Amino acid sequence: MSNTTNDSYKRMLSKDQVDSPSFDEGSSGGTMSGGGGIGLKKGPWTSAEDAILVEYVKKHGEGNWNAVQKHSGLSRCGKSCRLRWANHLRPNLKKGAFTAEEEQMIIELHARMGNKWARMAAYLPGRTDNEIKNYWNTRIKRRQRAGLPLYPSDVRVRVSDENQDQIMGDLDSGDKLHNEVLPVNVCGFPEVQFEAYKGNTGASFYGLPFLDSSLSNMLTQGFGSQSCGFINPSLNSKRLQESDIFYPGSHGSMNMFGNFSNDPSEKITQTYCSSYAYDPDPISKNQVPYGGAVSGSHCPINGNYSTSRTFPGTVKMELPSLQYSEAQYHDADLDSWLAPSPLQTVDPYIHSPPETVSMQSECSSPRNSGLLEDLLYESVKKQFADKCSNSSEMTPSDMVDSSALNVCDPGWDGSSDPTSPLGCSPVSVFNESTPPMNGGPLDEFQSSKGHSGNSKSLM
DNA sequence: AATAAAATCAACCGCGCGTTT
DNA sequence: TAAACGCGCGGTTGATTTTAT
Repeated sequence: MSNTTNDSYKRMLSKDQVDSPSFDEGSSGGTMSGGGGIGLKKGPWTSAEDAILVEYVKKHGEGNWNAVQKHSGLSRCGKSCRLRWANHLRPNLKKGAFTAEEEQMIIELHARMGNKWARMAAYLPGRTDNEIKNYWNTRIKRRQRAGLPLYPSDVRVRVSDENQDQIMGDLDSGDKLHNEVLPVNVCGFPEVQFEAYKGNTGASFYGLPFLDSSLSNMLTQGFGSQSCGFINPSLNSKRLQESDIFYPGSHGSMNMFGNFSNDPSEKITQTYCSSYAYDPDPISKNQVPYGGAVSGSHCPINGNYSTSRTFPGTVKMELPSLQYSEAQYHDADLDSWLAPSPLQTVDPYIHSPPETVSMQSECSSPRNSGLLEDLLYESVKKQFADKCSNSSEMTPSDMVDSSALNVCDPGWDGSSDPTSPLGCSPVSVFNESTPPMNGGPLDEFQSSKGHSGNSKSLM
């Protein structure tokens, strides 16, 4: 681990702590808070503080952060301690630039989740939500400034394709689509090319089975939820202890991807299976009945599992930019497309230089948000038209070619673009089987899912 | 070399949710 | 049942570093 907490630690030390200002003096930018806690220090942490916190966590474990101040004498509020630990001090943190794979993963995740940084972080071992958030925000700024859209075309294609089944399912089942989330204007997502991947260390990353047989389930859930717009208020925010996420195997209850073992999964299973309205892919559904129907199945992260469908409730329209509210995607769904992470097998410390990601675009989005909503809208229209005309099955590339995406993005041709990361259709790329990978925590996750018909299965 | 602008990063804040009392 | 508490998340801010002029 060349790029772990130690690095951040060093950086910290070099940055603000070489002279180790006394934290009780609030020097070096630190101030004593007047509000929440009397005499609580704010601002940058010192190495001394870090040491205290680390020591405390070693002794007492994570959690109970408000007790840190009492027991360790640290003049920091619990919140601050938790944050410091989570973002900088906990073991196995990976620091440094995001790898190309991670960047792509973030984009994919963001396309599906929106600004769910913590959840995204769960898919990027060693990365923190804050890191991802910062990365994304910078990226957004950069792209905004350049007048570019946020998502690479391949992501658009995948998500669009994934959306089809669910959307039509909702239509078929009489669900009223969420008009309010379906924008009237449609604009495409000009292509972003990730040239770094061309010469990448293998195609493992692209083996992500975004479109594998169970993927449709994922989107089914996601957009089914979106269509309903309901959130299960009781299960909405079950949060996963970070230790559970990042220290797979150390807990019996959950591994990195939320291996629920007991009641939660049962509850979730019932919730999901009973509320399942439409499944374009019953086979995979059987294989992965959403969130733990399979014994020991893994729910990514936090038991946010059954945020939707079951309980009518408030419509959460919180995402400023994206597609899925919390209720609109499903961690279990993400299981469907999240293959064993290449991050587990590719040296995570070979970082790509920032310039390796080259973003190109010919068309800018009129707005910075709702891009996939646009996509969804167009998908709905298209699919609906197809259904009405009884047309034969579309390929994703067909869909894209004929979709309004291309109206706004005439130059896009992901399926034939020779400069495409893999020299073939992004869809096909993501459709391909995941190379067998062994050894990472995700393997356990993967294998336990028991996707019998899925080439990514490691069984 | 100096300055400004942009990018990056760390940390804080407010809010919401779940649990405990 | 309601209030208090603890925790985590996402948004935002401010400091620092890097890059461009």
